Amino acid sequence: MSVLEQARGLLGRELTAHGVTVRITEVEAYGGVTDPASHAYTRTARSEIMYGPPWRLYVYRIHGHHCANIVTGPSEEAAAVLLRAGEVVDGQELACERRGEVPHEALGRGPGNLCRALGITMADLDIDVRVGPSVVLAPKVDDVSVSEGPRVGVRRAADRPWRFWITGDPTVSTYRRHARAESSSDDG
DNA sequence: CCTCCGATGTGCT
DNA sequence: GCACATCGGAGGC
Repeated sequence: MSVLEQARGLLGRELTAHGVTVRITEVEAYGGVTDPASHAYTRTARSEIMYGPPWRLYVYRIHGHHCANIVTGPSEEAAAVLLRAGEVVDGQELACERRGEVPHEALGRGPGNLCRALGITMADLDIDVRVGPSVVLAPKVDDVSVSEGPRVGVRRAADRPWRFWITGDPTVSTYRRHARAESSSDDG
């Protein structure tokens, strides 16, 4: 299964971490070695986890925030799916403590905010989300209507429509193009 | 050691 | 639309 199919398949599934459960509403696919926007495009100590087994959690920091991905494999591709937004369905009180006074639909909006609501930090790096214990992905239950578009804020390969979200969901973040975005025809 | 810079978030114009 | 807080990763020297 391709990383694009993996990304679509994560939508609507529930993810539980540190006392809060969200329904995943928005994701982005990162194609690894063939994707200039992926951290795995250059193989370094940080991106090494994406060359490992699937279903592990890749947590990284950017601008002082945490972002979480699920590694999808196969290992030679080093692909992963970034978790961009989720609707809080359990542990709302805890999520509010972590996020402060924001509207319900904004608690898990944006990859940094989602990790904050879920309490995900570097301590959760390399967790197998099928097993846990700190981060657990539930099996798929419902079919959802999926929309797609370009990924948010990436400079390279900015036109690849590799962002997927549940159509019409109020928790999905708004699209923002990188100020110096390159088109995907400039990929390599 | 130092510089650049980003898969961000927030606030202001 | 734009600025900037904020900080570790990555690479140049």
